[in-house]
Amino acid sequence: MERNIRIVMIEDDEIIREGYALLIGQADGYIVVKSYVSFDDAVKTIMDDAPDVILLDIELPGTNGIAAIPKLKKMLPGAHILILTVYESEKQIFEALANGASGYLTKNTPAAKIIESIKEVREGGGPMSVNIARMVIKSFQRNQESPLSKRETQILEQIADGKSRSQIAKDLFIDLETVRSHIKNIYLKLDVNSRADAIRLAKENKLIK
Amino acid sequence: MERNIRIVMIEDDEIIREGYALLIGQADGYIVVKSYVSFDDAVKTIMDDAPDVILLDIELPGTNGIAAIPKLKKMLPGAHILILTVYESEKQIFEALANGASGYLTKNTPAAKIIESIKEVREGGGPMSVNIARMVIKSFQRNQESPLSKRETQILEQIADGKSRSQIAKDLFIDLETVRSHIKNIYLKLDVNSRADAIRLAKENKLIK
DNA sequence: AAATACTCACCCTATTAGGGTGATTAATCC
DNA sequence: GGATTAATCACCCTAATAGGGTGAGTATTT
Repeated sequence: MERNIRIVMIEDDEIIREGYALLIGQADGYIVVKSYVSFDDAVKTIMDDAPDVILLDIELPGTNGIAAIPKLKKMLPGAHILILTVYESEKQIFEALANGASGYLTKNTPAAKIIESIKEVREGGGPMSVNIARMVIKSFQRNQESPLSKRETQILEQIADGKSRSQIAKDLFIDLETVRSHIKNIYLKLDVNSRADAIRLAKENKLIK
Repeated sequence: MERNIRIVMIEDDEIIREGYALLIGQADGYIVVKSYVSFDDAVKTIMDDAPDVILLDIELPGTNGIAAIPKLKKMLPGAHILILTVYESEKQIFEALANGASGYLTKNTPAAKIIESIKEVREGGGPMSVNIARMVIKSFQRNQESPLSKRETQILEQIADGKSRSQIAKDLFIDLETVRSHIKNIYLKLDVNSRADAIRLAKENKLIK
């Protein structure tokens, strides 16, 4: 028989915390080892809980969830962190993932879906709520109506990689003056006059990655 | 009563094509309007099919799936494109999403899950197979053991945004010489001696976004 | 006590960036 | 078939930039 999956919750709202803990604990093979109201509260003893999965809220008293992620990863490198929050701002989602979260669920998620997500994350998946997945996929999508030509886009991407004109010329097997010419056209089209402005504008409008 | 969801498949393998078409077509509210063996084959008449969702394979004779995406989006701006393929290479996944795919499923996906994904994508979701979601989430994660300090990371990110030393100094309210000092330390730690190399290495190792 | 992080200072020079103006060829679009 | 766009290259100019060297103070963390 397999070992139970050990789960720890960090969530300040008592009703949500106890409610989810109860429902998840009832599932076969899942055990909610402990629940904490904050990271600062959890930090003392969470290592003894030996969790496989940590359900983490973002809006917490004291250390917030985003900041807690790298600390938890350091203390428990093997544990998977699943964000469970009402917050859906792009910035928070991407920061949470950048910091090491393995999944991101919003709080309207039914317990059954959370249980499934815990299983999924243990199998190397990346569970996300439907709306989160949409935002994540959207973040990859480029603008289909770019004013820049293919060559110009390519050169602007190399500029964003920090390359100098001469490096770009060498890498693309074209003359330095040609590169200059392209850059001038890029600046003209984007109505800017510096690398920084061109990159900022191009990223804002998803013209480059 | 609601209108049926109109689906078009582009898939060169006859068995997969006909099999999925049959199973999806049996579902209530879903109709597989037409199936094509390639994009080049589909391009002539697909606009008359008025699909809501296009199930698109990547490995196709003639125009491959990745290249077909922007063309399809241009012809049918309202249609959602779902990639359905055996390919799981990072590059292909990210290129497909960059080109405008709304979801990415691997071919072991059961028909029921595909039907669910079609519904999901119609509701603004971003359906992905478990392993795809993992790769996508992983692509956001930063290296937790960066040799760079916070300030150094911040400055390197600004360099990657194309800013000059003096611009960075102004934006961070520190002296130009301090910026220089940080950059020197960054180069020392990363063992490089140019912006381009620093950015490349930092991105390769996920030290910056 | 030692190491790291963050700050600033002054030496130096080759390279770079950006502006201006113009030209050729090829492809694509009405 | 005339016009626009893309891609290539040329030569004018100057202020700013990048990168290397070397050193040093303060504060925080270990």
